[in-house]
Amino acid sequence: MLLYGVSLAGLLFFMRWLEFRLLVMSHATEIYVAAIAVVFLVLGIWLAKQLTKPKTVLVEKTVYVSPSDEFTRNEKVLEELGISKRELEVLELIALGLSNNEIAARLFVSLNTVKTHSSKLFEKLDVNRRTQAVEAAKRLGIIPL
Amino acid sequence: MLLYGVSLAGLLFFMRWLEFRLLVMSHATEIYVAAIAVVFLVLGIWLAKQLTKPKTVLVEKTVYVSPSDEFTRNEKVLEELGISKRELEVLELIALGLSNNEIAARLFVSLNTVKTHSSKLFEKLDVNRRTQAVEAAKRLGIIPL
DNA sequence: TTGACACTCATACTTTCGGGTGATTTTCCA
DNA sequence: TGGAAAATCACCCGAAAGTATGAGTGTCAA
Repeated sequence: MLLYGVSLAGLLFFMRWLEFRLLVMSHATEIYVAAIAVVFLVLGIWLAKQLTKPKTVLVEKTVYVSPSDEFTRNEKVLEELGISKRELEVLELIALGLSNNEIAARLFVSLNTVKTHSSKLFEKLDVNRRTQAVEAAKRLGIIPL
Repeated sequence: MLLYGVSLAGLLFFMRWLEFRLLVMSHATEIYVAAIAVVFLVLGIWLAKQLTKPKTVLVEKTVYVSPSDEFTRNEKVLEELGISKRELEVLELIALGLSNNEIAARLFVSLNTVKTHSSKLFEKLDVNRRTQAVEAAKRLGIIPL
């Protein structure tokens, strides 16, 4: 069975080859020219690849990394000083230059609450004024520079 | 003379052309094949040039803008906003978290003078509070981040 | 020399900030 | 489930900050 299949395949292949020979005989010139063309085409491509320097385009991209981009809050300091989430929020808004009233409006709390938070904040940061608080917080890595 | 030269050159060219015709006649096949070869060689080179993608190498040049870098004041903005020397001094001290009284003491002027300077400063920076002034100034490159 | 501008200072007033104290509610963890 | 911590709010008071207005001085350039 296997032998039969193989022999059949071989026969078929042989017949194809004969057919091919005939084709070559009758169109000898065309085949020849085509072969020449293909060979030199490939040669041309190869030559080009060999001779031309590798086309490397150096794109220099200047990336400015500002400290604010890669700011990671210093949680340790926050914990050490015992600064709560809400106090931190107030601190951030203070750093943005908002007044206590504006902060109160933004956080949906009363002015007195904001004052309480900021007071405790100043105490923990060991400062007396909001501007100093911002300074200290930036220095300690609590808020972005 | 000129005419003589031109005609001589023409004659020479004509003889050359005749010679070339003869060559073509006698070696027609070789010439044809060579032409094919040359054409496809060139085509191959051209193809290779067209098809090879430029190898782009992206070189990222990272520039860290750290606070330690020396600060260059944006004089242009200063001039545009019409901020005077004294006002700038006050602004810097405000940014340090000093109170108006402390600023007055440091600059050897009265509290009222400091208030006047800061008021004009706020007006020029289009802000209402010292904290906002610091924010704006840092953003505009008037004082170091 | 005159006008523009920066710097200085003052008075009066309003608003905001900060400290102090106390209280209630909410959240969360042991 | 009780209590500590956080968050909320209130009232008072003085200090600081900011606004408005006016004015005196010095400098510098047109």
